[in-house]
Amino acid sequence: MKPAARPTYAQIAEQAGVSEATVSRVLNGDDKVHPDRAQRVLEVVEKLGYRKNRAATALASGRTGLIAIVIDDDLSVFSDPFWATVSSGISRVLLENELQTLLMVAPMSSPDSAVAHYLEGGEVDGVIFFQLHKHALVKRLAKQGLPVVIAGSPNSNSDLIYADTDNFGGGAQATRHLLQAGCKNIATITGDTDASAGRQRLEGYLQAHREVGKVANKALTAHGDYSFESGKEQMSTLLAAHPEIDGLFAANDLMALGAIIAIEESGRTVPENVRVVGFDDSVMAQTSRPPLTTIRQDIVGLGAAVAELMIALLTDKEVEPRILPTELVIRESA
Amino acid sequence: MKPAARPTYAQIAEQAGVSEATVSRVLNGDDKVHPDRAQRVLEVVEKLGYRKNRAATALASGRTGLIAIVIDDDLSVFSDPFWATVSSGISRVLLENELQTLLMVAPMSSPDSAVAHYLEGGEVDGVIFFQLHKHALVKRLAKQGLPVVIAGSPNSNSDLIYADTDNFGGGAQATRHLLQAGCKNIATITGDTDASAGRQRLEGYLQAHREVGKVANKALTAHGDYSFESGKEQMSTLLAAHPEIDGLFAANDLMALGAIIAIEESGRTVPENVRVVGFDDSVMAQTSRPPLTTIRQDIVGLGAAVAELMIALLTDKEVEPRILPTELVIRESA
DNA sequence: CCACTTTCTGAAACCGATTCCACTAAAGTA
DNA sequence: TACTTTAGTGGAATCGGTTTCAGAAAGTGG
Repeated sequence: MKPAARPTYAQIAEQAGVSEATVSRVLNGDDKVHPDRAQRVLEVVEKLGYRKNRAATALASGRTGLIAIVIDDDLSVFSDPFWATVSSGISRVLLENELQTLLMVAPMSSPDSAVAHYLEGGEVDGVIFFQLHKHALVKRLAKQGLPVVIAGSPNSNSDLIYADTDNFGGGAQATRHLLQAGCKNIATITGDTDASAGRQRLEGYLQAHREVGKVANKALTAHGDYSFESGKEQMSTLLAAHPEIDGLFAANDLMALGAIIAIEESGRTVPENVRVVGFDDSVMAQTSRPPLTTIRQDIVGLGAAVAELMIALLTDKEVEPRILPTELVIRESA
Repeated sequence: MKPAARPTYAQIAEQAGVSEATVSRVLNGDDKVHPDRAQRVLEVVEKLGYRKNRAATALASGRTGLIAIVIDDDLSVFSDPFWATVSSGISRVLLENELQTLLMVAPMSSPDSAVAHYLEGGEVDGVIFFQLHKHALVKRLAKQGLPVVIAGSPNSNSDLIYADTDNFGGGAQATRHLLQAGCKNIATITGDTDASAGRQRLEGYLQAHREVGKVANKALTAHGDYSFESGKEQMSTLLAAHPEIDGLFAANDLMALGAIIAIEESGRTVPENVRVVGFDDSVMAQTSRPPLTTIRQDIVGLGAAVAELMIALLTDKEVEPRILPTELVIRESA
């Protein structure tokens, strides 16, 4: 009925016969409080169903219990479930650690946006960025001592903490599979090689060739932008110039699907004439025809890893970047 | 270099030669303050680049400036970009209104979960639920006077405020398109008809038949669960029992794609023998073969609408549920 | 010119925790 | 026994705004 005024330290202190200071000590686990009194306090807390007022805690301690996830508006939040899945993984782990997830979707064009002000205003205990490493803001925040974790890996060797899928390993895995299937002329369509994910997948492709004593033919590397269209276009160009192509590693599923269209339009079939491997294991990989052989990433796991890194940072633990393994999922396209 | 202690009311008050109370009045737009002094205060605020401390504001006013988005863990956050897109739309609009978005992804099985406690603890100014209307928690919160908005429409005619796509209209649009193309025996594969979206799409399908003086053959309605697999299975069953089928309205794209597989496996082709229309206009609709004719929803717009409803609730404005129009996107499958 | 509103203002209490600091009592040291 | 530590505690200040309330200043009416 009535909003049932929530209990405060005052009431707990009174009922337990101790001071508010002691209540605070007990509830924050910290200091040494006599076990008996601690016990008494905990009982009262339990009885009253007490829960701290977050705002008061934040004001007094300076810690807000909020972790921001910053997503650039331009990112493909709209078509690609990837980031959403990572976010849900993050949110779940943070929740288990009594931290709340603040979702900020905004254009990050200027380093002086409202979001930037907000983050610099000490309103959050930490910030998780998706992919945005080159951004000046990221470095500025990190330099200010605010815990920052990147989902995806940084371009340069900065000191930023990050978690990412093993893009290099995945690229190699995919390419090895094609090589083992007997492909002699394996092409690749890269994603944005300005970003590390794209570059690393390409590196993996090159590495797999090296492992078997070959050198990948540079002419068989085309650059896409992760879109369906770009996959289709690049593949059709590649095939025209190099009809001998018998395998393709595309840096994501969407481009792989586009490429398959191009391959079939050229009168060839998948996988008989050209074997195709994608990357991501998105829904489309399962629903396409033929179903796509691809590299699966543990996306929820990536989110969890990011959250764990953040928590470690907050508790001043030793922290090292984390790389998550990938898995080859064999379907019909290769 | 130094953390540059943020300015407080104390400093503003001093520099502007007024009291803190006056500063507060000016900054909250409320009371009547003499224009001259207000002007002075604003100048100082501007000069110092002052920004309110959120925790202090929350503690003193009881308003946190946080809106929670609660997503049930079970929901298909993982494969379907739908909810992510809605969230981003919400977040953007809230941000523009100086509200922050709290993302809570958690199993909502019990109405007494940690999340429930949190929401009832007065730590947020409002809650947005995705789809979860039947849940007791939703009603409890609403009854407690906490502003609640639903993304998606409620099952029963509760008083809950919501925004949703015009599922009924979309279903009718899709079916009309098939009828106009000359289909005589149009089947439909529904989604979860326990949820309103699924039911309404089915209603639309029936309505379109009525409009042209026909009655949809009940035997041509099959029930799926929005998954690719269910689309495939249901379609293959339908075709076996009713080879005369020449059109299909699937309640989402994924099932439509599954159905197409079944259709082709039965030796028929799309759209020559069976025309297929999906719902959602997801990425898959564009990349599938043949590209899928489908019903597009304005997902970002839905998010924005939800956010606007929340803001209206917070400002005690008149609020009515919002239904967003759909659009027929004609591709090759019908 | 005086009583009476209306408009503005600042002092101070308050929101609910955290934390510094002084202080007591018990324990350890010589 | 006298004296220094150490563990445990509570009082009170503090975080940075919001809001109540009493009263000063300015405006009205007669």
